[in-house]
Amino acid sequence: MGPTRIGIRHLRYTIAVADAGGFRAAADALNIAQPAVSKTVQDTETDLGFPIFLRSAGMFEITDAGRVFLDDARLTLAAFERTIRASRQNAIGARGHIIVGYSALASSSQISAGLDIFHKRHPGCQVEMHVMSTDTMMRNLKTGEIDIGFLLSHGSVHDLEVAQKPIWSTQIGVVVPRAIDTVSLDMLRDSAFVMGVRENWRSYRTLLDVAFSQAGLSPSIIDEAWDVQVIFQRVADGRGLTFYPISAADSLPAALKILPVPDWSPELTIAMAWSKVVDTKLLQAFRESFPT
Amino acid sequence: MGPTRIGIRHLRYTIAVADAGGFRAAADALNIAQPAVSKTVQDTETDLGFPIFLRSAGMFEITDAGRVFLDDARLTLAAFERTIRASRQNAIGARGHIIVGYSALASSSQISAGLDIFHKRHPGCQVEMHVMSTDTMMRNLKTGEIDIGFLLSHGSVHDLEVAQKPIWSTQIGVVVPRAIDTVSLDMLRDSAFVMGVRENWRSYRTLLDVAFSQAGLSPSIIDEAWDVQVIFQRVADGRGLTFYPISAADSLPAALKILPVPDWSPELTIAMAWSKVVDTKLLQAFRESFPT
DNA sequence: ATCGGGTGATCGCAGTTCGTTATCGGTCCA
DNA sequence: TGGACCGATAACGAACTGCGATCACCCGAT
Repeated sequence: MGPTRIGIRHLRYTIAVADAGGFRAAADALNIAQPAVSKTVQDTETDLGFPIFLRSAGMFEITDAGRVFLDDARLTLAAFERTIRASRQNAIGARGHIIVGYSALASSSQISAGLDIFHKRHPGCQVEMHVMSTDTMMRNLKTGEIDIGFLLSHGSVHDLEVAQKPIWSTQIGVVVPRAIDTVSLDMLRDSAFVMGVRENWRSYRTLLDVAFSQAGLSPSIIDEAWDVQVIFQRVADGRGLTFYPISAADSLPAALKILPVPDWSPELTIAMAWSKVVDTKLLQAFRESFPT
Repeated sequence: MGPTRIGIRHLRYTIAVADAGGFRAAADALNIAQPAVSKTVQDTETDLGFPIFLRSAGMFEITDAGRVFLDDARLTLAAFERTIRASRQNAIGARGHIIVGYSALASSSQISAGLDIFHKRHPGCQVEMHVMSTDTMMRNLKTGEIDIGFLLSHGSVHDLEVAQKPIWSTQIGVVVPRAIDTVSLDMLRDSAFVMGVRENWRSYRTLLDVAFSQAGLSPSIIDEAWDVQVIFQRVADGRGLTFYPISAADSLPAALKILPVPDWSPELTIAMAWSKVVDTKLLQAFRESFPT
């Protein structure tokens, strides 16, 4: 069995097919023509010696062997891209590179304090921060696309391959235009709300659903948005109010403030998450920079 | 900064240049012409945005940034090659793949017992075994080319990034043709010996040197060979005797036997070694299959 | 039954990449 | 001052990788 003619491109395309759930869809996602994808995946399968996808009649499937290969390939591709990216950002030779995902809900002074501690201990190390939803974070932790995640700790967010450690808890408050000085549970009943769409804010929305029903609330949601910036913009425009963890008050735009609601104080816990499968000394040091 | 045009080839060539200590030497090692190497490394440097090698006047050097990149690149390349290799060997979809390096001196029933335990616990996992010298093993552990090593534990074999755990100790004996029944310290003074070359058997030879001088021996070495098979062949041919750990008696060819030397019993310890930097659950499970 | 709309595979062709040989300019050492 | 070494460059052929056009197939809706 000679040396492989497989390259990074083969991994990338094959993964894209698996993710997109089809060759044509993968080609679209990759912005190339479909035959190129077909050809590359065929070459990969020939080289490996077994089919990765079953594409007879109707829907297509991933073989067992293919699934194993894809798991490895994802990790490899992530490692590769990180190698390039870390070096490009950092032509001066810093040691180490960590990619962190965090929920918009998790921005807070605790995070920057931990980053400060870590930077003092490892001055040369690059830390790359990316905002993403809790669900995306779990997926990316498993594929190695991110090393550490700060996410909303929630019963529905658990995975055997991912370890979690709670970092802090905070109360949820109401985000209102700066002019407003007080809120009450009764006010909330009559108010309109702007919220993140469930696709992107699943855990948070689920958590709020529970908190609402416990208080006997069923707030009317008049607007949903994908990004937190858009939500805040709508609130500033007077379209409605929204809920946000009080610990993230610093990241509010100047036109808004956050108020606790008397007699209603749902809690939210932010946890640090990391893969149990891939771990390094550097990541360990990073985690230890964040006290529980 | 657009998407990289760097591929696995770029990593491979760049690493080869660093390892070979020059472009021409790398080209030879890769079995391609030198300009191809020059071009590829240049492309890599352009893409990354900084020089990896300094090749002005006379000797060439690796830049600091280049060293960082190379460290990452080695790990990435190892991950890539493992992904391909593991899938190729195993078209039926076993889960997991471990690459083990072991010294020829370490072949013994302890190793196979541990492998048996591990295979029972992880039936689907491929374990790939490669013979290599202790020094090579240390290098390969750091680059991720092997996951676990069984090596000759020796004071000169230590590295901050590599953890070690002694697995067993054994006495060193003399390998002789099957016809011989007894040996003595005096016999050794007058005998000729066949040994492994120091390049490949550095730790073992160092250990023997000490044991010789303690017994007041200075055996005449009439022949040196690279591989243990060749050494044994020479012994079987009657060229001379050699020393070998008694625990590895099973791996002797039928024409030879191993005898302890009365009043001279140097010990040798085999340790399991692994990288502290890259670790996984599977490797942990593997290690735990080998009792101390 | 047959016609669109979907899948992925195949074919032939172009641009790019990759490797080759030949050659150049440089340093080092005899 | 040659000669042996190094790495960079140039020109060219082969291979790779992309493209559009097309094919064969399955499906569901006329």
